[in-house]
Amino acid sequence: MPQLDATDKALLELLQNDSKQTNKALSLSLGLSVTAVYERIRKLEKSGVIKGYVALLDKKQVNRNFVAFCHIKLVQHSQDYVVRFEKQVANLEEVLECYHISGDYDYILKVLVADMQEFRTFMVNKLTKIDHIGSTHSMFMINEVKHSTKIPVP
Amino acid sequence: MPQLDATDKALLELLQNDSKQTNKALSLSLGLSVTAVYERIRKLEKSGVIKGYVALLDKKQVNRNFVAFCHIKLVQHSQDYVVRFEKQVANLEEVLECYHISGDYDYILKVLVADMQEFRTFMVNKLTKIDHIGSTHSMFMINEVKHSTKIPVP
DNA sequence: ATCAAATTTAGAATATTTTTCTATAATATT
DNA sequence: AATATTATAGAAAAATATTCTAAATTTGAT
Repeated sequence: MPQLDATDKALLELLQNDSKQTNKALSLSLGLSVTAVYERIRKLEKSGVIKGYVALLDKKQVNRNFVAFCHIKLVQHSQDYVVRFEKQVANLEEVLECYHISGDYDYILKVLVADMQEFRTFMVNKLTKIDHIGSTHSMFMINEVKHSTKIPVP
Repeated sequence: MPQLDATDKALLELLQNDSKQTNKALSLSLGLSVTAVYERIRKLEKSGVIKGYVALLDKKQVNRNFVAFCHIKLVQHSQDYVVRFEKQVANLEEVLECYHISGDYDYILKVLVADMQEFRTFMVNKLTKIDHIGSTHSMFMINEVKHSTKIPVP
């Protein structure tokens, strides 16, 4: 694990806000030369601190504005069952996030589709076709208050 | 709302996977000229389909690997209370996502901190300091099965 | 504290990429 | 079918990323 100094942290914050800034712009923000910025970024990429760069889309504009949170309980919790379940869930493109969690349910999923009809189709044809699911409980997004990909760097 | 053809959709998928690809690389993938790719991207940016470009970090490497999901119920639901609550929550950097949802609770939050100690500090000093919170219920991530920012384009 | 090694930085040179420009081709409109 | 609009390609120009060299700074050991 690499040691991040204050400049690295500032740089990570800038790149998490906008990764399309030029190194010159970054160098001005940070008070460094272009090469210094370039080398720092390279290091952060190589060490895996920066996982990658992506474009973020507007859900509404691509007609995927229906968000559901599905809680799932498995019928059994043997290694095999868990591994198989997780693989199958990860393969569903509608499932953007899946976490194994503590509490009454085993998993929480964030599912993205166009509307309730599509969600129904997803449940019937995809999710509940997965083996070893005991029970599910879904909640639906009424409004998105905040959605950020920006991890605060300590 | 702009009409997206198959090429736009393919382009959006490519850019959601890796926004650092050059236009030449994209043009090869799509079988177009560099200029055609350039103009399409410009259009997608201007119309707001592409909201922006960001660097994605590795939670573990920046010591923010503790994820909590907090369900929150408000004591009242008047316009004023809701607006104030949402503003205050959105200002907390530990809260990466916040959704108003259907069901037993009003909101679900995704909170990112270093560890349980920090989570406790967050709850005591920040979250529960927010007005009008009735009750909360937290679940903790045991394992991240999937976490993608990629919206499937229909 | 002092020295040597390693790392970081800056500025210039080079390579690559983005952006603009012009002309042509495809698509839509009447 | 004729015209206007939009999309595309290729070349030229501008901007940017990357490499290189050398100087400066930091680090670690003595």
